[in-house]
Amino acid sequence: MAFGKGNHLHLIDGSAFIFRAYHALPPLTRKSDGMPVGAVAGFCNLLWSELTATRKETAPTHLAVIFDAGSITFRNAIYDQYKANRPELPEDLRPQFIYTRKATTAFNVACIEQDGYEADDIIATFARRAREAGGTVTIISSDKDLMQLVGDGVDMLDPMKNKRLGVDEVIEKFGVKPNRVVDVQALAGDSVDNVPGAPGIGIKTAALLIEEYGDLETLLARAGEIKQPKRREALVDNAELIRISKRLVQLDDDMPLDVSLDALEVKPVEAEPVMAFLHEMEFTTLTKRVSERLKVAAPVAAAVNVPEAEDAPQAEQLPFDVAGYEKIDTMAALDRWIARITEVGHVAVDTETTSLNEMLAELVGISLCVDAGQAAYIPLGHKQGGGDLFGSSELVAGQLPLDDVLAALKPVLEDAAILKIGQNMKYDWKIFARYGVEIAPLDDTMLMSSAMQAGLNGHGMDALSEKYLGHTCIPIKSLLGSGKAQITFDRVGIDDAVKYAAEDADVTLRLWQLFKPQLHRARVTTVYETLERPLVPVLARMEMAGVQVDRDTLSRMSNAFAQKMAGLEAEIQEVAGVPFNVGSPKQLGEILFDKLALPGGEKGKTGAYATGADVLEDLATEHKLPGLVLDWRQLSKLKSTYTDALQDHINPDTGRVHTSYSITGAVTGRLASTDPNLQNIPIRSEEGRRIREAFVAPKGKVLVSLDYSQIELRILAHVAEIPSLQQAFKDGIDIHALTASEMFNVPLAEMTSDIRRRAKAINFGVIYGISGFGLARNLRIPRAEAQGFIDRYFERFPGIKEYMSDTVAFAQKNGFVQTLFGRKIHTPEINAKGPGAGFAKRAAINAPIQGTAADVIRRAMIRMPAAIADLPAKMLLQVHDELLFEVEEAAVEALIKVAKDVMEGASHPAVHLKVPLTVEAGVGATWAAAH
DNA sequence: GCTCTCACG
DNA sequence: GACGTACGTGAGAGCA
Repeated sequence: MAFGKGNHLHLIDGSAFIFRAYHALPPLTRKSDGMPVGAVAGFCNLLWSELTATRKETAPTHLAVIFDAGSITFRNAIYDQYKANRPELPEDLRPQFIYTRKATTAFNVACIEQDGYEADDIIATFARRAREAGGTVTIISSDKDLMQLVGDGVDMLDPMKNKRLGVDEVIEKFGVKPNRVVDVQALAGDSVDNVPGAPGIGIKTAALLIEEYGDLETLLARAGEIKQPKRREALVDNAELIRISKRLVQLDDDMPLDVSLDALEVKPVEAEPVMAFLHEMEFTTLTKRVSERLKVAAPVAAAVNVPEAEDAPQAEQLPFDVAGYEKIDTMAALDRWIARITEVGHVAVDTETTSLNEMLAELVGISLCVDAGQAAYIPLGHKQGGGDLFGSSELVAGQLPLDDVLAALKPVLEDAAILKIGQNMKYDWKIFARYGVEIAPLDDTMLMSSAMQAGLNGHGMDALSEKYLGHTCIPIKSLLGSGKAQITFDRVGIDDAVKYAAEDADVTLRLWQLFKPQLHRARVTTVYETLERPLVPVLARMEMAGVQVDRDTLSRMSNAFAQKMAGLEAEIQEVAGVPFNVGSPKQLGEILFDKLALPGGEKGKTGAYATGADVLEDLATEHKLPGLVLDWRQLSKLKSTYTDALQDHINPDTGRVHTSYSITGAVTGRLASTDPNLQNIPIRSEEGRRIREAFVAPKGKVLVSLDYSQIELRILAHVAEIPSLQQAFKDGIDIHALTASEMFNVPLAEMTSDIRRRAKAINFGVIYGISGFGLARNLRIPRAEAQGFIDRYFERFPGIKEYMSDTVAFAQKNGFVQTLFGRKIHTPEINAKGPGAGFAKRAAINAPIQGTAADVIRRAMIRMPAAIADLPAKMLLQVHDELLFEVEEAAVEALIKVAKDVMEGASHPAVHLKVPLTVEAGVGATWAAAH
């Protein structure tokens, strides 16, 4: 029988059900594998109570659950900022969406969604059709956006309050009848959905205006008549925006929808599928309830297999066997592999090259793995030699031509439908990029491990293989040897190379299979997907860009340092009375404390005297020698580490210095820079700072440095909830002076630099997990005095102490701490006895602050390439709270504006800090000048 | 390969 | 009551 008069249609707003269920319930997980199921459970309960509700007068004859298919709809084409403010989905919610669909089907209810349209549009369309056919409609939702549909046979039902919403309730809410609701919404806008509306006009005013003028178009046409100047301007100036807003809130009740009303007829719940689903979800209570109602036996709960440790389960292992490894030396074999990769949709990839330096390395071979235990190696650049000192430049016969293989693999490596899996993918990404291939999309087992296990273990492949697969990888040294006799991979015999390289791909694939489901369980999917993985191409491009370093400047400095050092050395020998190696702390200690018998010599664990800068500074008042050594040391450091070593890092092809950033180098989430380290180029001393003059921009370009001001202290003010510090940051007040003023009761106007310096030391101390001893040493004051400062600080800012003890307690309970963005840093030593616990406590206090700052700049970096794509500018370096750009002179201002916005807004929309983040800009021909 | 020292945030 | 402490890194030089 066709839908018509006497029929009653119930439309359930599925997405609203899900969110409601998610927020109403604790984060339940499925016992057997830890999959989050809280929202699914709540959804099923809501759905079940709808199905069994006893509202006789409105019992449905037809029923459907309507879902949102995705986040992009036709409204995004009308207004690209639509719903742009939406916070990111909780990571344990997204994977549950699919199960809410399955649940709906299992309960034998029609499950409807359509790409490009919101659930609300589908509801509007069904409602209109049902009315036209002569039936009535109840929308199960309390969403105000659906209220425009109410009236004339359509009503709403708030499922939580079990309250009917009719025309009267809509008028109560919007001040107008349902048919004018969209006009009011268009004027008032909606901050949640980011519908602009008219500024300064809310629902009340909007309703008043619509009441007076009848409808929106009339109102806009006669806006000039409005007496209140502000309202008049708001409407006149924003007429177009208001019209756009109306198109955003107006539901489409005539969208293409090829499901007939008849298909929605209520069907009895069938026991078998629903019991199977509930059993699969392991919902014991609901299973029981449903089985009782349907008068069927509940399935017996199978013994669930709970893994031992949430974070480190052991996978069932297939043995490693070289018999499963294949050499690819024909195009036919390669084509077979490509077919298999395309069929499965993912592949583990690894490259073998001649060097660890990606900018110099040449491709020697590629390994692939699709199914655990079966991997292949494509030798491409193996050469004769080994025994021969020089080897031969001739390729070993039987290898496929590099160009042919790359041409065949490029479509696979760049195919959006094929996931490329690697261990430390940034390396392989750069290698392939140099051969014209840009890998995407990708997964990286090293980054997965880091997201889950930061602070617990390393993330190198050999360590991961041992830990998770119980398999010891073939050591690379067994192929290359070590020391002087070390060879490069292109000199390794192909048979050995196959075993080694194929194993790498095999291990990587197995790790990926193991890690993928664990990410969810450890609640770090969002961290991995938004803070780790997207960094790979961003950093790869920065590293490949490099920074121009002027060799002559460095070389001149080296010479000057060498001369000065020679002079100092002679003077030191003379003062010491004996010749000795100034660079040897051991010899220096013996001279200072034995020969010259200076006071305070302390021997460390190894029995050597400590001769660090702090010790020598204290001794400088006693004798001439320590001061001279300090001067010599400074020059020696500058020369060896910077002016000499940097020259060796200038790439002969590009003339630039290409560092390598380690994404997993620091447990807190900071990057680390190696080969060379460009994150510790001198700046604090005047002499050292000049080294930055060697970092230059090419002709016609300049360097722009953008750095976050006091980012860690701002984050501290936010997380520890210190209102006075938050306000100070909002007002742009000197934060150290303010701290000093609060602590020592000195008015800001009378602040001295010494008092401010002490407050600054305390502020930093807090970030590091302050101790009386540490502060005393830093400020060179008695320990009791330092402790007094700290006590007073905690008195003035009680939130800080609370933050510190809460953080330590959290770490002790959970074994990790978290950043505001959810990054986990494990603290395995936190419950240890002895001094280790002290270290762990301070690290636990520091990690959320340092880590959150690291997350913020990561987010900025990830968004930066798209933001500056139209500018002649490149992001070159990151130094923890600073980004360095190279930009054409004409575009400096444009770059600063865009990049500054990205950096200052980097926490949004995931986190809304209670303090502003501010970024300071510097421009110059050299890095020194850009500061 | 380990230790010390020192450069940075 | 002593222990030993500011947090996070990487690199060069000396020394065994």
